Amino acid sequence: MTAEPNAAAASADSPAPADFIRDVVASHVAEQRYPAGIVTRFPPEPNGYLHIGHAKSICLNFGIARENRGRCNLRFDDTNPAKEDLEYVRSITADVRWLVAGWAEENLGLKPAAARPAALPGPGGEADFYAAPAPSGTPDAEAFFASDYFEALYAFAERLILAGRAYVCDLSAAEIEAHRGTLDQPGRVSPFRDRPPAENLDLFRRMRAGEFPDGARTLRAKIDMAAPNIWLRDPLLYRIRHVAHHQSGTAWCVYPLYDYAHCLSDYLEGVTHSICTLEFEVHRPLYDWILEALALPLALPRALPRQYEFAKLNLAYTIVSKRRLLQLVQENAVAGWDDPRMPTLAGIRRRGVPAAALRTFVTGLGVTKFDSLTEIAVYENAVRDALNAAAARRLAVLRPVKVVLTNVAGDEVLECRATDNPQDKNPTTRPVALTREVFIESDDFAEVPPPKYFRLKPGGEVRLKYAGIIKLEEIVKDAAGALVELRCTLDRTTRQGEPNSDRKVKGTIHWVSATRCVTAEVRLYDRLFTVPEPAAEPDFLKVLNPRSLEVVTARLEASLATATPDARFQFERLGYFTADPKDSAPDRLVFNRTITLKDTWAK
RNA sequence: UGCUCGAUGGUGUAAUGGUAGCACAAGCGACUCUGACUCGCUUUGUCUAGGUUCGAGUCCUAGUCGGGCAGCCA
Repeated sequence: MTAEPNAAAASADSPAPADFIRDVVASHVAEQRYPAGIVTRFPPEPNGYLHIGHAKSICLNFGIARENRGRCNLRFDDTNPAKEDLEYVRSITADVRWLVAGWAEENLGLKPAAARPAALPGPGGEADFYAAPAPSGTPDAEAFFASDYFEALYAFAERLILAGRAYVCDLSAAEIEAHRGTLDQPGRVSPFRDRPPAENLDLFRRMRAGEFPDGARTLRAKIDMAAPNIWLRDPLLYRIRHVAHHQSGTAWCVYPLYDYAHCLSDYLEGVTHSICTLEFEVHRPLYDWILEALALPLALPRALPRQYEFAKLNLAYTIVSKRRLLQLVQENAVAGWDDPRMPTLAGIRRRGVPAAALRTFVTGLGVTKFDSLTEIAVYENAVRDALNAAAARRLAVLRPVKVVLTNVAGDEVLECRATDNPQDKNPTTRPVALTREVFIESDDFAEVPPPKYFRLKPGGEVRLKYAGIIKLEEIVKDAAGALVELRCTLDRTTRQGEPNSDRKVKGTIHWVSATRCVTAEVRLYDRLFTVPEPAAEPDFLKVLNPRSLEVVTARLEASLATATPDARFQFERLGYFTADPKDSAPDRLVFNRTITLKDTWAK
């Protein structure tokens, strides 16, 4: 294959990958199959928060739009008001904008506020429709909604009835199930299957008018009750639901089902490539059937959308299922959808993971039809990699042990220069104060050290980073044998700028002045589950990690007192941390641990 | 027992009939004022059996194993 001529590979994210779907798009571009451009869509149902699995879909759909200078519509697939909620519309919108910001926001397809699809009369006077996107930069543009299309969808349904391709069925839910047959047994036709179109039309109009109770009748496609593909056995198109909708209010009491609404929503928006996950593979013939049965397009030459399926993300030690995530929230296993332990985009964001890290992670995975399980290490590597380059280094002690430098006076302040980020070409520095009393990490001291222990031990030396080398002279304990403090001497000739400053010692540890520091609550997060495949468990709530959250009171260098949630830090030798956007305040600092540093010694 | 999709190192993927490559993981080493980062080296792979071909991970046939599908959910 030759170079891609117009790929937007210039911008600084991960390079545009190749996969079987992008190959199809590329060939369509080459043959100019879609003169109006490439249009994809991301179609969440607002019945839960977006999670890391959705990130894969978002990056695929927006990535394809971006690489082809096309558009990816954000569309709420809101055809089941009973399960949906405005709060989810709000959170999903925010999450998509966050993931796409600075990367593909120009390809985000929105519609003008409150817009409905425009009616386009066909040659025979039939109504066709088109849902135009808002020009980029439209101030109050908003997401598309399938509920915007209820009127258009209804008009198409009447056409289907008139064409003898759909009928009103009076069978109950149980009867329909009984008539459907099984995987290896054909179904039986409904006694209402051959109702004349005029009667169907009358009944369907009365369904809409609210004359019948929930479940009394349905509109069904007339396809083939003996089809080996169950989704072709006269699938339901409309059901009666006397329930208010978060967008359309009480205007409707008949609501379209997914298979009917989705393909037509794609069509109305001019979507060219409708990309979904593997479980919809068997629905594709129905997707195509509906578009074909309506003989679309009626007005304006328009290429029909086509559906393509890929394998969704499965990540080890995590749950990627809105239903199960909702369960975690409802049963208070976590502190909400945006709990930093949750694999939701809101939780991941709050935990401190940059959007770019998520994007590199999911695009690096590739797109296939193979049902795989991705190791968590791949995700963690992407997070560390992004943070290593971006995060300012700071000194912080999570579990403090007091050290007294016996040869430093009580009122003495030795200023040290600490490097903000050694990864920078021209790293900046900041002052940190060394005083007589400091805290070190309890892990960095061992009275009885294991083999190859490089940290502080009886009679041993260690470097306090940026400050100088200290030697442990005395271990002070209380009457009960508990450690009170470590008494050390500072070798002043090893301070920065002093002649022995590059003297080698095996260990360098972090520290914080006991008198010039701030106290903070630090939340140490670990994986939420103890097994690689919690979803495969009979009860996934039984394999929750009891130690997924540990809260410590830490001491931080004074400069962290003004940290805001948009800043990412590396607490040296510990990991990456960020101020919690909900709970941290100047007078009560709260930090989240995004991820630890890799620790090859711990093994 | 129906239909449908899939199978490449430990994991995720690339190779579009022509040298099985990349990333992560793992192991060893170097460097180190972060046991991090970085760098070097190493281990490990085309599900099976036939066939087509000068040549097969790729094409064909059969098998094996795995996923998905029987909501008035999406």
